[in-house]
Amino acid sequence: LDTLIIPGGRGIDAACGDPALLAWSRARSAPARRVASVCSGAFLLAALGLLDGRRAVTHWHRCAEFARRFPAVRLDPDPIFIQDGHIWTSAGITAGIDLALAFVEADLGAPAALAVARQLVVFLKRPGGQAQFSAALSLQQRDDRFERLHAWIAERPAADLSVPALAAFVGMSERSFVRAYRRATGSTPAKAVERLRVEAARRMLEENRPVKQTAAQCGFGSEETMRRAFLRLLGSTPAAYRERFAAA
DNA sequence: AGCGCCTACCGCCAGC
DNA sequence: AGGCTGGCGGTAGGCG
Repeated sequence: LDTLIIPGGRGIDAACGDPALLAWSRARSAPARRVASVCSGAFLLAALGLLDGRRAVTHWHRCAEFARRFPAVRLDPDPIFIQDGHIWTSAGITAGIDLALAFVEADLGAPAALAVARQLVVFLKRPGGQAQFSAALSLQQRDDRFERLHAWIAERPAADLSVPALAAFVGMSERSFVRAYRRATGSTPAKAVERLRVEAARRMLEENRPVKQTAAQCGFGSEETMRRAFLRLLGSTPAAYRERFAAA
């Protein structure tokens, strides 16, 4: 077995109390080159004792409970994912994508990971994320000049994120900003803003929030505008995306 | 279902 | 010269 991945979700608590499943997981994890969890899947790894003394992360919603139940684990609630030796843990569901990209990078190299990230229309290094998994991304952005800008955008997707506004934020003229941004990221400002807005909207829809509210809070002028952006980037409508990925 | 208008993008060029 | 900057305007494409 190469990589054992424990997913999280509703059944995780039952799984942690299932002796047969625990035994199976323990047996499978022993020879694995890599053991990983997504979201609350970290609870099962912790129940097996695999995380004792290691740094780990889980879904923010259950961090407090996790810390109480597993004091031997060095829980860090902040990062998108953490690697400690051959054990990897990741935060909420979409962090699993970041985790998978990290596997691709570890096995096949940064260029391959970047290519996959582009194909999936996600940032290889998620803006605002922790610095520790930056290895991959020295490629996506040769300089960290626009990192603060990305964090700023991600935090307020509903704000005025026009090119003049972005240029003002970084203190450059529009023309120079567009040119520098393109050189540094390979994307254009408006396209990047759209991607970040779609990413924010995806997270909200995964939490089962209404489409209308999501559109408004993520900076889309109307539901129709968000719908078009989703079709462009994801090939799916917001309602369909929510239907497929929202928690029950 | 279609379209007018606005914005983003980028080539061009003049200045530093 | 050679590079970088930033204003201007044409075009394409997306928003409403």
